Amino acid sequence: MLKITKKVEYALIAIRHLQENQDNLVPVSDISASYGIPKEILAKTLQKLASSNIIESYKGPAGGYKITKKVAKITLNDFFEILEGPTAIMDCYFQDGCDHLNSCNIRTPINKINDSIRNLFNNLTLADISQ
Amino acid sequence: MLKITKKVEYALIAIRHLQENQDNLVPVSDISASYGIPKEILAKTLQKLASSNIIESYKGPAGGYKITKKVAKITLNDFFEILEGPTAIMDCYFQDGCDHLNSCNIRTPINKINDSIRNLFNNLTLADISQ
DNA sequence: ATATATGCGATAATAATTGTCGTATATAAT
DNA sequence: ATTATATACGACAATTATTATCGCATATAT
Repeated sequence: MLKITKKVEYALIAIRHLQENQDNLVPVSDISASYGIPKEILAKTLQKLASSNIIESYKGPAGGYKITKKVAKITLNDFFEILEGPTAIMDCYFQDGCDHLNSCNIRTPINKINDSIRNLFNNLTLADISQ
Repeated sequence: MLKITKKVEYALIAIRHLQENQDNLVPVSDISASYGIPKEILAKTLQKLASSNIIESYKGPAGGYKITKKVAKITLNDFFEILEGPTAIMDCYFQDGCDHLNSCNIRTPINKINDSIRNLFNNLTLADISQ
């Protein structure tokens, strides 16, 4: 439990790679080959990051991805939520419709813990991944 | 991602219930009925907590579980690790044998983040669940 | 034109989680 | 002694989430 997904892992590796190659356009195939990441899944992940303007994409030969200037200011929480939706150790933090809600006796402490985790991720940026 | 499991959720609910009923022996069926938790899965979870001396078990009619005095001093991290093994957002924090290790470019920052999460859970105890 | 690259949806394969079943053992009460 | 109630424990089934693959479309540099 409490694991990050491969999708996020791959995305973090890619972000760091792009940060180290800011002067070049890097195609997906370069990154997937360098780190042994399945190409298609990485491609789709980077597409999502591009549509969120965290990276820029250029099509065609000699195309690829590059990071945007704002990338260093993106918090890990924002990054995670772009790829995986709301950060929550239990779904009831965001979602309603839990059958047990009326009898649930741990909602308040769970929410506090969740606040702490979100706070942790809100105080780290993608720049911290490159250190 | 970053979810706690139902097993842990059920265990936390049970611990809080037992804390609120410290004077009685509470059978599994009481807890499972009160919160709509499948009995067998809760039973096995409480057995694990009993074998770790976090709660005490008494067999036979009028038997059941009660918390031990040390329960308030058990950290959430210990609790999680009893039920789910090592707390780590990526397996490579504890395990070796990652194919990508030689080329991995995010190991250091991931480990720092993991330290932070473990630190968070090491500074909360089961007593904090009852507040 | 062609080769190379991203964009996107559908679906398959795998793994992890969650839940169920059966049986054994202990013990209080009758 | 017998019965009813409770924990102990292993094997297995069902469900869900994650991970990976496939096919086709679009853009563009050469």
